[in-house]
Amino acid sequence: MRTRQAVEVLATLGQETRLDVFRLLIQAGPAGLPAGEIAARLKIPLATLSFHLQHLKQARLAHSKKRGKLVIYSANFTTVDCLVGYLLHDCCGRPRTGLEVCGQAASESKAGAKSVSERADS
Amino acid sequence: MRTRQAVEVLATLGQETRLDVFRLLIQAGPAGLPAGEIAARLKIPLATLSFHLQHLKQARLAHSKKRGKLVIYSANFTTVDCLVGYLLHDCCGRPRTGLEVCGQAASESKAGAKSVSERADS
DNA sequence: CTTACGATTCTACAATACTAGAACCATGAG
DNA sequence: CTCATGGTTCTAGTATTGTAGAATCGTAAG
Repeated sequence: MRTRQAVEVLATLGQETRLDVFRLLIQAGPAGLPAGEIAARLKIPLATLSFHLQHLKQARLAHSKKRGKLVIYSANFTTVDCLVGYLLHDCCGRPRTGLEVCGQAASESKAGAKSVSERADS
Repeated sequence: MRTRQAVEVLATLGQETRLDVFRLLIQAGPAGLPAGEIAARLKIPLATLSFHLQHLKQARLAHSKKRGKLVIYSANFTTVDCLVGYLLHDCCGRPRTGLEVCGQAASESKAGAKSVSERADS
């Protein structure tokens, strides 16, 4: 994960309503939740929720699929793993353990490895 | 770390200038850097930098000490560890590994343990 | 004491983000 | 086709945040 994307993900989660939504989606697991259900549980207007859901999608923290007339949202855990990887290694120089689960799923999968930290810029 | 604090830390790092400052402080290590030096390296006005440094301090991501007429800032790595812990465990339900380095240093050290995840709220 | 310099605070402006009602668009049921 | 329902987009108002010049404060040297 590059710094630019990390900023986006951090800013997205650095907002109370959005973090609430995200946590709810995490709790819901892979099955996800329809938008209306999220709005009901968190007691926020659908319009407001929709605004935040687009944000979460943009940051690849959530994705949606349609089922009938419902739009089911689910959390993208991989992006959090990538963010954690960025925070520990690229940003802060901690050695990688090899247990990281990031990689392709939430990156643009351009050039492959790029082993250790030192400039994970722009 | 509680959700409230996590939001603050996430929002603080979710701003390009501030993340740049923080990364520079991390690179500088425990010795830290005087404010003027940071401003010079990042090419931002001192007033703007000061604004962001107060933010970083408020979120416990940095702290300052005076040496003569200089104010030396250094990064607080522990807070990042706590944030990572929150993201993985409290927020997202991953099992704790026992390798976490969070704990007292960057928390208000109120009541002690509170072992596993499940509601790390407000 | 006076001056120089590093840093913070004051202030104001610009930009961005959050909220939510209202209008609108899809989909499935009748 | 028409209607009801779930969701998004439009729109606008409010609040918050980021930027940076100018004024100010604090420390150390002359």
